[in-house]
This record gives sequence, structure tokens and C-alpha cells, in this order.
Amino acid sequence: MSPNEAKRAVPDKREAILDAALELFVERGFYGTAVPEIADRAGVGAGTIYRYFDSKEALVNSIYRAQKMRFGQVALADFPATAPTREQFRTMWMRMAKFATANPQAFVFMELHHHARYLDAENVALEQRMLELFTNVVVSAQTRGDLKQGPPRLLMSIVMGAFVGVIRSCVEIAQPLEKADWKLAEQILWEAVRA
Amino acid sequence: MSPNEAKRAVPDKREAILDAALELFVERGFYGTAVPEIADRAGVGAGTIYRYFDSKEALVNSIYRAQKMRFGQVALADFPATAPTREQFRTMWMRMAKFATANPQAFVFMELHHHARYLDAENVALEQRMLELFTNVVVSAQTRGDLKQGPPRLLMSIVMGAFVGVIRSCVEIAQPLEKADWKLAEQILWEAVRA
DNA sequence: GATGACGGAATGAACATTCATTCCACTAGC
DNA sequence: GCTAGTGGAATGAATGTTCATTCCGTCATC
Repeated sequence: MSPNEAKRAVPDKREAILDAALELFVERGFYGTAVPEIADRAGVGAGTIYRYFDSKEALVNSIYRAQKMRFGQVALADFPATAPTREQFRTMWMRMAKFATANPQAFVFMELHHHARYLDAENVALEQRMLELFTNVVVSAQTRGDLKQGPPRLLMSIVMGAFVGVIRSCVEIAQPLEKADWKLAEQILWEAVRA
Repeated sequence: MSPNEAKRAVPDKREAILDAALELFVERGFYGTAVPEIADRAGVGAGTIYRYFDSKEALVNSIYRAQKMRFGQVALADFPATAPTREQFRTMWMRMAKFATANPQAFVFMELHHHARYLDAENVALEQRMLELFTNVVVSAQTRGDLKQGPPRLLMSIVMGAFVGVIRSCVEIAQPLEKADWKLAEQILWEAVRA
């Protein structure tokens, strides 16, 4: 029996800590969450957290990085760069909706910590890179004359803001949106930004 | 010299505390802000805060209530209940834009604390009442056939979400939106929700 | 296969620090 | 001199972090 297999006999504590911390950070925020609380919910000792993470800040940065990259994977993998703008928009929207429905907490977490002071440089850069990717897509769609003119930042704020608004209202009432309503929302926002 | 005048000789400490706390709560959140920090920024002693507010929670609730009511005044006073929906929408949007431009921090503060666990019952009720007011306006516009059908909550999430998105992007880059861009945003969102 | 010594993961009580709140000496205005 | 109002040091509770100890799976030895 290899050491690896032996280790797997114990349920993964690192994962348990990450999950518990994600939940609590969403519920109470970073400063509102005590490390021993995280340990309790994860079912480990308080000290164990420091075997896996250097500090509370390192923990929150770990979660942020992992979720952001997962989101990036889902949203941007095989992006249909040559497809019509209408289809690009629908694809992006529905992928985001799928991710956010499957992981509402992860999505809200990213929103909450977007511009937190305790995000490390690597995460700030990651955020920046993703923003630029989206901006490029918007700008080139504008150049093609498919989207309204105006500051790209404004268009993105409107679409992303609306998306976040919808997700948050779902989280508040603890009920995922119907597929039909997702489609309606997509249609509404496409009509909003199309040229 | 009357006692009132004498007091006014000292710049209003209550107001200074409220202003400093609003700023810091926006910058660092409720739990991330230490009471002595608030005192420092307000230019008063830490103990003085407790002459004016029972606790840190009472302070944050005071700010929330004051800003929410100010916002309600601005947004809903003399609401043109009989005007065409198009005009109602424009009026509401521009009033919110005016408030949020003049008080970006107050607006972000309200967004941040919307569903905080430390909001007292009175503030939760206040929030509820305002939500119902907006919902009524939306539903009756839908009944008139001026807005898209669909869950009113969904439409409101989209519009308010987009609005918040725009404001937050302004706050991030510390630069208010041009009047022209506000008009563009208004037009975009009207086209989004109109029937 | 049984035994016991070993390594390192896990623990949670203890520590230093930070925080909200209290308290009291001091001041300014009468 | 008296009072109301103030600042900021003092206080005790709570927090993030550490560390001496426990616990457990592994493996060499018989």
C-alpha cells in the first residue's frame, strides 16, 4: 500500500477546511469569522488549520484563487472567439449562470472579496487579467458594431452588476432561479446592450 | 451666548463620528473597523463615541437608518404616480444617480450592510417597506403592459444590480460618471425592461 | 502474524495581541 | 468652585496563532 493511498484513508481535511471557511466567510465576512469557528465547522482542531495554511489571510487567498480559476475555466474554456456576438453573449451568460447556480456561495464569495484589502498581489493580478480578457471581448464586439458604443467598462458594469443582482436575490431567498427565468434575464440583458 | 451657540462653537462631534464611521465601514467593513480608529478619524476620544451611541452596533444602525431615509426621501418624494411608465423610470433612475453621485460612500454603505446580521429589527422592517414600495411600482407598470412580464423580483434585481454595478465601478476608480454616461445607462436599462 | 519503536499529523489549551467598552482625571464655561 | 463634556488610559473579553502533547498508521524485528 503506497503512502498516498494510506493518506486517502483519512477524509481530506484541507478540503473540509476550505469548504467550511468559504461558507462562513460568505455568511459573516472575513473579519466576522473566527478561526476556531472554521475549525469547528470543518470538524478539525483549530491548530490543524495552520498545518495547511500559513494564516487566516493565506486561507482566504487560497479560497479566492481556487474559485476564481474554477470560474475562469468554466466561463472561458473554448471560448467561441469566432462565433456571432449574439451567440458569444448567450454562451457566456449561460456558463456563468450554470456556475453560479451550482456554486452560489462560491460566486457570492468572489463578489464579496473582489476588492478586499487582504487579497494578495497574485490575486489582484489574477483579477486584473480576467477583467482585461472580458474587456477585449466587449471592445471587439463593439468594433464589429454588434454592441452599443460607450465606455466598455460601463457596459460590463451593467451586465455583471445585473448578473450579480440576480444571483444575490436567489441566495437571499435560498432558491435557485428557474431555467426559463435565466433565459428571460439573458434576453433582457442582450436587448440592453445590443447595438 | 446661549448654550446652543456655545455647543456649536465646537464642530458637531456626533456628525463627525457618523461621517468617520461611514467612511471606515465602507473601506474595511463593520468587523474590520476598530472603534478607536473611528474616534481618531473623527478627531474625538474613543470614549466620546459612547456618549453619543450605546454601542458599535447602535452606531452602524444609526448610520444605516439615516442614509436609508435620506435615500428614500430623495428617490420617492413626490413620486409621479400618474406619469407614464417611461417617465417614472427615468425620474427614479436619475434621482438615484443624483443621490449616488453626491454620496457614493453612503450608497455603497447601504449596499454592503443590506443584509448584515447586526441590523436591528427596525432597519430590517425599513428595508422591507422600501422593497415593497418599489415592487408595487413595478407590478402596476407590468399590469399596464409597459414592462416585460416575469417575476417582479427578477426585473428589480436586474435594474438595481446594474445600478449598483455602475456605482461600484465609479467608486473603484474614484471618478464620478459623466452625465452623458448616466443617460446612456438609463436608456440601456429602459430598453432592457420595457415590454 | 505479533510486537514495539518511530514519524508526523492532529489537537486544543495557552499565549500575545487586539478589540469594544468603561472609567476617571481634567478642562472650559459659568 | 461647580458642572457638563471630553480624551485617552485601563479593562476584560475575544481573537489569531503557537506548541507541547496525544494519537495513529507504518514497518522492522522476531
